[in-house]
Amino acid sequence: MNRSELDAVLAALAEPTRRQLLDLLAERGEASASALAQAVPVTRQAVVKHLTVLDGAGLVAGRRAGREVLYRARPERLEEAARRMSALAAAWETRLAAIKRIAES
Amino acid sequence: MNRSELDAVLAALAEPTRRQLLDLLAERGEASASALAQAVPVTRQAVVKHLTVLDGAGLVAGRRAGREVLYRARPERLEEAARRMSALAAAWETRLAAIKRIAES
DNA sequence: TCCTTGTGCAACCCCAGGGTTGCACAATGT
DNA sequence: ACATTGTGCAACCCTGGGGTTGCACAAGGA
Repeated sequence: MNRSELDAVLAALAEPTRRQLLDLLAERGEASASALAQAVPVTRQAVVKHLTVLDGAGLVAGRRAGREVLYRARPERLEEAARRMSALAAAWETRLAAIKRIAES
Repeated sequence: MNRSELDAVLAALAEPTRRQLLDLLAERGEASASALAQAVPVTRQAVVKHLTVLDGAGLVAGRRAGREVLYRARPERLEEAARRMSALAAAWETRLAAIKRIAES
């Protein structure tokens, strides 16, 4: 996962509706856009757009099943993004600690 | 850190310019809005807005020093957000695993 | 005192993107 | 064959928010 992919993940997660969709998918395992639209206060088309964004970020994957497309959540990607953020935080911490040390000497 | 605070963190991090500002603060330890504006392709006012958002998310803190306001990054908050995301991913994983088990039986 | 420099505030521009409607097409049930 | 239901696509609306300019005020330095 490179920098621009992390960008995509963060941007995708910044939307409340999208996080709600992810929660729904985590609950149900799999669901179609139409099914999700019934559980969310927006139209199916809006849901499709969100799923497209989530797919672009790798947070969701879809597969055709007959005439419908079933989506599932991908926790691995979320976990990966979380690890990246944690690593970044750790890097900042050491850096800031070093700056503080120098300032005090 | 409650749900709406996590919302704020994610929304704040969704902006490339804001992440850049965080990186700069992590590098320098402390910096004023005007100083940051010289390292970034936007005006000081835009930087101030971003810093306000970051402050609202708890990712940054400012203190007055004479006539200028110095900001510093707060890695703890980032770390906290990362942990929350990781926990969420774990919850999804167990849930999806359970669904899969049921489906196969 | 005057000049410089950093803030704060307000009005404004502009567009990305979240949301909608409308319609055409595909797959399933009866 | 026909009605039903789920997708896909395109045009469109509209608000949020990133960015700007302009100006007034505060705090140091000469």
